[in-house]
Amino acid sequence: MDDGLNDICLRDTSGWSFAALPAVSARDKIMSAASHLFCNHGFAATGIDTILSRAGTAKATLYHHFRSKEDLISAVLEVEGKTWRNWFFGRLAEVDGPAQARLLAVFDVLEEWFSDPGFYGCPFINAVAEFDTGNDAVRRAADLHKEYLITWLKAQAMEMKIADVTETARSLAVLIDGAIVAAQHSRDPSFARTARRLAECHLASVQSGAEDGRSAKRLK
Amino acid sequence: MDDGLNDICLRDTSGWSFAALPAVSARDKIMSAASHLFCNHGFAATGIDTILSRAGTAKATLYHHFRSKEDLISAVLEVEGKTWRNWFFGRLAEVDGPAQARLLAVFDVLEEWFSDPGFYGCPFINAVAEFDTGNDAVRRAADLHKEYLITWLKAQAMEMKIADVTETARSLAVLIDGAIVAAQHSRDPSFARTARRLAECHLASVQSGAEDGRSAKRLK
DNA sequence: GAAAAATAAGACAAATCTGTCTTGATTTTC
DNA sequence: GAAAATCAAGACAGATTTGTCTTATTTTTC
Repeated sequence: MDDGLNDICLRDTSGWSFAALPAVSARDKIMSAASHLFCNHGFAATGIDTILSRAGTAKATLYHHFRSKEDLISAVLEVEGKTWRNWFFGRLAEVDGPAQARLLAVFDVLEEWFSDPGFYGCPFINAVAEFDTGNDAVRRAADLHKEYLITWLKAQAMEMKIADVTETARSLAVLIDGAIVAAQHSRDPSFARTARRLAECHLASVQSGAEDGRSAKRLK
Repeated sequence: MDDGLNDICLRDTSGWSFAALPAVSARDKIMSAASHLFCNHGFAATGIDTILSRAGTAKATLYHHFRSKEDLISAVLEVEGKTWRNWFFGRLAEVDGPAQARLLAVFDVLEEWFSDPGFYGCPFINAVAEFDTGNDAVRRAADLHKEYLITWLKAQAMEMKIADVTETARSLAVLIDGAIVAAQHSRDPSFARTARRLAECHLASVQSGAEDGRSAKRLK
């Protein structure tokens, strides 16, 4: 599943002085600049020349590494997704305790994400919103990203011995998407906590159902 | 609040023959074409010439009615929002019964919306995703739209005598946003029902809490 | 019917877009 | 050290972008 040795660090490089950093390839500079600009100002609105200017590289270099702008967009989405998932699932792996604690911690980690001053929403939600019917590669990338998430959610739900793991995974996915969009629009990270309470409510309900009324109010 | 006499019908006009329809102004044709193209193919990706070609109008006419493309985008968002809210709240007004039934019916109406073959997500979510920091007018339009929704949700919650109406409105807003995004990505309208079950769970929990444990399981 | 507004058609400008190509310098690799 | 890959700088092409302007026709209004 994790196929990456050549991950790229996509942190913001506004300050921009690569003098000290050793051996940052032109390709990496292009990817970093493209990520920042695409995610902050939109894919169609960001021109190749703007990316080159920010990256400080030549145009021929960009077209040496990427066949087209579409190709660059796909590459950026792939790396953005991989970087984000590494961070997200990594943070969740630190949570010890039962699967339920890990599932609820999802929303605490989301709140961390929302609280980043440079938070710009989910690149995949934004990309699908922008291209919709227009770009299949983008949709496929978004589907894949969501599938990784759903798979993880289902695994936790199974560990909790929830009867309908699909229903729980779908519910949590709705809560995650809703929290992301609400936080992006309002710039209020606390929507993660709102979503968390809804998740607690759902998990309590499906657990009490499965355990046949034995201990109806575990969470509260 | 409802200031509109000059609402425009924004239904899809793919077939396109205005011969029979009486007195459709050029402005309306432009608005209709722009709505369809902006919402389906993105705002930046849709050019003025494409809109004119679809509308069958002259360029001078467009710039006679709208100062710029940004101005046209704002006008489209305003009308899209107004049309949608008229439809949405109109459908909900048909629901008789207590406020709780109306709140849950939100998700049935959403499922209707998602089931439209031409469903392209929420124009405001899509627009903010595309422009993010780049366009204040778009953000303000999205904020206003969401405010209308929140106000309605709070009114229903108050009628239910829920203690913390803000918390309930925020929760339902997260569920609505999440359902929209999940349905848009998966093209599966049944995410509305997933969100509905989460809403039922939330309402049951805040109601049983308010009524001091008297009847804990009203909904189920 | 006359004045005023709305519209069509399209030329035009100035900027911007993606992508190609050339030339020469630098870096890496073996 | 030589061969190969990578990169910078930028000219260039061809298409497209938004927006202005002109001229003439149609529609509305009074």
